[in-house]
Amino acid sequence: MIENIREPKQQRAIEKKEKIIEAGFNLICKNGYYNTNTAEIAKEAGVSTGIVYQYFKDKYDVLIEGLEKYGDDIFFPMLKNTNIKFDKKDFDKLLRQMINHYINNHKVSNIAHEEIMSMVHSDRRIAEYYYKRELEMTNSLKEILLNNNFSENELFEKVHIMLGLIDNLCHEIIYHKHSDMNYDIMTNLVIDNIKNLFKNDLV
Amino acid sequence: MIENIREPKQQRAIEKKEKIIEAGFNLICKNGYYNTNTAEIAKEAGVSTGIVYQYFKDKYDVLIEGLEKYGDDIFFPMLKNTNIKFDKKDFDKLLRQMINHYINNHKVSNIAHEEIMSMVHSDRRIAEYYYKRELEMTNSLKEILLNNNFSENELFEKVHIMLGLIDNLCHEIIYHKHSDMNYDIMTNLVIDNIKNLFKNDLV
Amino acid sequence: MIENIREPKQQRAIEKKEKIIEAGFNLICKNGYYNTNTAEIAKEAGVSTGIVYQYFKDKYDVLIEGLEKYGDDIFFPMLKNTNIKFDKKDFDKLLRQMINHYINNHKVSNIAHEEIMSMVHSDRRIAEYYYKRELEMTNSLKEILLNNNFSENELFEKVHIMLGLIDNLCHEIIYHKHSDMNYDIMTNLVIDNIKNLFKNDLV
Amino acid sequence: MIENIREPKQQRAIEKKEKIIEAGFNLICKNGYYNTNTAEIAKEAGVSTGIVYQYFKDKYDVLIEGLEKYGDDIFFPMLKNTNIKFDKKDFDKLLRQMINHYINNHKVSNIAHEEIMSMVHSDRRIAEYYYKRELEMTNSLKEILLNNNFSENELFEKVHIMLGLIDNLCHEIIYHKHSDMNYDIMTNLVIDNIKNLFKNDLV
DNA sequence: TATGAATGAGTCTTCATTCAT
DNA sequence: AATGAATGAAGACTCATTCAT
Repeated sequence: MIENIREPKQQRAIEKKEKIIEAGFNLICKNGYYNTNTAEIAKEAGVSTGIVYQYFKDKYDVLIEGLEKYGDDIFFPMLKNTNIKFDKKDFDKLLRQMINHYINNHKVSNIAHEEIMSMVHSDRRIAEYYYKRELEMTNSLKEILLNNNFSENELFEKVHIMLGLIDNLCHEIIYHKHSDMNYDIMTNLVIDNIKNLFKNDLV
Repeated sequence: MIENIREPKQQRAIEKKEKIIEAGFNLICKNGYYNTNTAEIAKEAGVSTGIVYQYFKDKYDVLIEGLEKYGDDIFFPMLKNTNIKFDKKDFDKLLRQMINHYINNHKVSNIAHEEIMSMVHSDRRIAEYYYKRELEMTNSLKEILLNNNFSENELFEKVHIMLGLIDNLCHEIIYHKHSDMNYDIMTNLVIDNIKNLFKNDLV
Repeated sequence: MIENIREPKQQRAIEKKEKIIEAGFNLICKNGYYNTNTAEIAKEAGVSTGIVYQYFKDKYDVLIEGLEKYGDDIFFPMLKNTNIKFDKKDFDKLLRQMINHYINNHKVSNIAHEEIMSMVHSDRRIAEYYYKRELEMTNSLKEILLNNNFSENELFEKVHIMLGLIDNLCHEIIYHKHSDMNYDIMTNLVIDNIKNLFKNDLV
Repeated sequence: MIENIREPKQQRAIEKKEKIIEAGFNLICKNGYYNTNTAEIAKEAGVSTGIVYQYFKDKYDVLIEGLEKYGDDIFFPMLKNTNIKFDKKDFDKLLRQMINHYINNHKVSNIAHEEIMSMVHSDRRIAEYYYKRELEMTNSLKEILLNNNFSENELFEKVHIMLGLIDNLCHEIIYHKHSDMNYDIMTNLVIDNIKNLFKNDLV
């Protein structure tokens, strides 16, 4: 068997590959991996079905590349631009920034998260990707906090809880699941709670 | 056309149906809905493929009935036995009970949660089931707290955050994702955080 | 293999067998052989599926026995009571009697005829039955006409055409295919035509 | 969901589609719709099973398209080329032409007629097709006769009887059911009979 | 006799992947 | 590089028939 997956060199070809990734990942996130077929992906990307197999080993590969390209936006939107110093009395503000960043960067439809998460369990490569990134983010946050004189004590656990709280809040806001939920109140409660987590650091 | 979904009357038949639900739901939760075929379900249940279609309309129906039977254990294990009065100074204890209950009742494999969650988005019936139960639990918890003189103020939001914290914690404990996580510390932090949420009620 | 098709002796058993034949043949004629399953037949007959296979070798056998029991009513309703002498000037009347007899004896739904006819080609036993009966009727009619001094000359052909004309007419009347067809006119035309066929015999 | 019924553009593809229709319709007519499976159709057409479903929605669609393509030859072979003027003394000749045309155009096996007719009852689309065409032919014949100064009086009924006579005759000739039938005699009798129907018009 | 639960071969249909052009 | 026609393995589901009770 010849390895005939081409890495496109020309600009037009590169764009074509991008198109396939984008179309494929969007469709998969919207409708699920098994409810998306390659014909649809090709059509949505404006290419022929055959070409998909010149840029990708198989359908699964489209998903993986999509995940690598867009995954951060779905799972770890607060990962970016966190290399910051902040005044402890602005911790509040930082949290609000992270939350807004998370919400604003949710590019892909609301199925994406669980759709991919469900694959984390059945699929080694996706699991690897996911846990690697999750750890990256946890560490990245730990780093920031350490750099700002937070105590290392129980920090891993605290960061994990903090991320869970933010994740939960943002999902609630993004997906509008409960009509009688007041998001301002919830946001304030979450921020207060995170501050409680780090009450020893914030004096 | 004959209505050929039989509701089994005899004991042996009932057991057979249970077997199919159990086998089917387990396989689906372990490997995913689309990676489980009816032949496997039948084999695992120790029956022929045909019989599956005498007790269930289709493969999807096996999932739904499995969800109805085992769903609470996966999603809402703390829902049961919550009709309790407690002393406010025992709130702590109550929370620990809920957490233990959650963890102990996780009967099905660890893929179940996300696998099903991924379907919540693409599938109306599963979504209905999920949101109905989620709301039930939130209300059930609100009720308990109100009965124990907690304030109605921002209660919906607080309960939601609280459930998110517990959910997150339990998943962490159940699935052992992070080897260097100290679960006792994390549990304590979560409980402290929940108490912070209700600090006005607990005086 | 033991030949275990039972010929029922007891009255209740005989009635049960009749019920199955009737139910089966009705359903098959109404919906077609392949759109009728044994479960439906059993249900319609008010028996269990298992019992069908004690009285019949297979589903096909139900059809055959139904055909033998009811086939004449569908295909050759004028076959009965034709052992008559008639005055040639009453030929007209005889024809009208045959036509009425045909129409009145059409017990089974209007799919029966073609449904069975379509099987005549693919199925030896049904074909045998059909052609045997058709010949019987043709000969029976020939006999009657010969007994009433019709000439043997071209008689076979004439009888065949005559039967075709009656068949066509009766189908038209029974199935109401064409709303703007005047059946009295058509009947008169057909009778006139048959008389034309035998104009030499009727002087 | 992608609309995946392709209307083939390329010559080769068109031929392939024709092949499938032909193979499918032949097999269905020979063995019956329910005794013909898609694998057989594909094999007979020299293609894979998959391709069938790129050109046809389902197995039934193959039948419908076959019917539309070959149906006229089976049911209404005299429909073609009837736009003629004739001398009343050549009515005889016209009838013989129609009969010959009918017989010569019977392309498909002798099961076709009843096989399809049996579906007319259970299937709306096929029934629609059949009755539409039957009416077309009746009207077409009426038109011809009116154009040749036949009286409108009882014309619909007469044409119907006439077509029945021809249909009956041709079936007899085509399918050789009765070995001792003299077809020349029968043909002459039928023609004489039709002329009797229109005796007032032919003076 | 009678029941109806159980079997499993058979069928339609889909779709990831390959291939001729 | 690109197309889209073609492949064929795999899966959901049906149903005639058998079997345990």
